[in-house]
Amino acid sequence: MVRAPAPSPCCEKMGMKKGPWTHEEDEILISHIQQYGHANWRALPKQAGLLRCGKSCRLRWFNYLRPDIKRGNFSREEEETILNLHKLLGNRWSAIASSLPGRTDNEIKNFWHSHLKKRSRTYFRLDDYDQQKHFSSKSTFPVPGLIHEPPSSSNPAVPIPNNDGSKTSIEDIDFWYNLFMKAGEAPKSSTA
DNA sequence: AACGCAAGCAACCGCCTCATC
DNA sequence: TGATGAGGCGGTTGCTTGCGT
Repeated sequence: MVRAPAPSPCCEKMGMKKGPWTHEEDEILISHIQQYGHANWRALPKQAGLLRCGKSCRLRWFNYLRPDIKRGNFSREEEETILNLHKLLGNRWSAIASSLPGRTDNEIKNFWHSHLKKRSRTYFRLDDYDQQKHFSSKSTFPVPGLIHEPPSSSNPAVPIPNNDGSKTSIEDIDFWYNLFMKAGEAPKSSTA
């Protein structure tokens, strides 16, 4: 489940525990956060009596223990949302997760790599996907395909065939683009 | 029943950003 | 204005589990 503990500058020198979380540790973390909140992740493990580093506590809480976490299979709608947002935003998992209540960036990232990555290559054009691989969240990414090449009289938007034979049109992608524009999450322009 | 392989997923690592001094 | 520290994020790892042979 969890990789073998390896030396880490952050945890090792502090004698912090690594690896899978036990039920007891979960209980301690949950009750501490419910009682005191998590204003300071670095101080939290010490205050709570956990032999974990703050980062580990934060990750465990956000990805697994939060009460509003939605677990289980992704719905069809969620899949479509992820596909569309990934097409628009690239690997900005946290931004994608913010549009899916109850889902974490880690969960979406895992789901993408195990399920949707393959679908994406047929759902969208293969070359768009390959192009995206060159742009991390930290770099400006070109709004792919239909966006950075807006339709014109000489370059009309061509609907993209999906697996089920339906089409993904420029309107669909515009929808998500506008959604993020309104939410203040406008993607960086590659020419900015 | 035993083995090998691939997929799924929790967790770690390291870098980046931002706030504070 | 640069240094520092903490939080946040994406990439990656490797153990577990399920399935096929």
